[in-house]
Amino acid sequence: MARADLARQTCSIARAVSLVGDEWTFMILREMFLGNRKFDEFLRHTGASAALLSQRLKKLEAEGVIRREAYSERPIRHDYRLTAMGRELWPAVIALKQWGDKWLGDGPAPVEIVHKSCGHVTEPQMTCSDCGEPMAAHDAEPRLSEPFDTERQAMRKHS
Amino acid sequence: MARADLARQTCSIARAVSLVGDEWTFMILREMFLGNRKFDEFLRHTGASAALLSQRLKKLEAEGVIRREAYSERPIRHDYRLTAMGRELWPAVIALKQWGDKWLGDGPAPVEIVHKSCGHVTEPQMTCSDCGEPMAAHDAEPRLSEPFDTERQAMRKHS
DNA sequence: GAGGTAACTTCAATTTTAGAAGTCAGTCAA
DNA sequence: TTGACTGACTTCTAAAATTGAAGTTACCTC
Repeated sequence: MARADLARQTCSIARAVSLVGDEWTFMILREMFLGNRKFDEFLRHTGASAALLSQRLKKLEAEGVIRREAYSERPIRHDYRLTAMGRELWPAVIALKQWGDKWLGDGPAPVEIVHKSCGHVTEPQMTCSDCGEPMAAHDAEPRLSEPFDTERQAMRKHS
Repeated sequence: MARADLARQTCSIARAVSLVGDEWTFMILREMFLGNRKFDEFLRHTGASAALLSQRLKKLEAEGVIRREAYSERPIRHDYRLTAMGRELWPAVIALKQWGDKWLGDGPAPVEIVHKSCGHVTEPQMTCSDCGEPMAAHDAEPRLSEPFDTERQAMRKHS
């Protein structure tokens, strides 16, 4: 199966991943959440090549994750901003940051997050929307919907 | 900059992404969080080729995200399990699932999460570790540590 | 009018991936 | 006791994606 086919799967993780699940896209999102918007800022800070950056930005724009906007006429100049859809990737990016800080870091975290409304440095965590308790993998039981489960059962090597 | 160089950056997102930030790795993690452990299960359910799967599993094992274990002697058979490090990727995977369900889904979510300790179906959410309120991108202000900020300033196109 | 900047595009060389096929040790069924 | 099967891979080659450098366009400043 080609990478591109992930977008056609029922699974929402597969679809999400086919849009934003690659190295450079995460780097771009990181920059955007740090407040950067310009092509050259991405170029400098992510280390991606211009060709790659251009391609990824086009894809993200086409999918509605970011928006390309003129921030100056004469000379005409464009930058990129997150749409509502894009902004909601924040939890995914933060989750990776936390994980990286904990398991791959070799010193203090290079970036801290301040929760604006309460004013404190925070370590965002996943909590249950029902009881409010922090959640981890062992607290979670996935339940496949019947049609999805059937679809998965049907997947065979020689389909 | 080559993709592999991401692992050498100071940024913990870059490091995390260089380990797990690709399409197939997320698909493998999805399967593991669904409880699957065997090579052939991954093969069938993710749609990745055997060669790619083999390579990714080796990498994840080398980095300590998963562990390869014999579940049968005679015939000798191995499976793959998440380590503590791997299990803690759950928030990242769940964040992508939620995002996919919301923005890319075209029906009810194919997988629901039940919070074992409270027994309810839950939509895990990111909350502030200090005040406990749900957080989103606009509530967060990133603060770069001084050395990291300096390092970033120094990044130039023709370095 | 020389040089600079922002945002790209183009291109050849290299690297990675896909898909099919093959391997190998051991098991099971007749 | 042979032949089919299973699980967990590896090998191979064509096709696709990426890198790094250089070039482009439109404007602006000195």
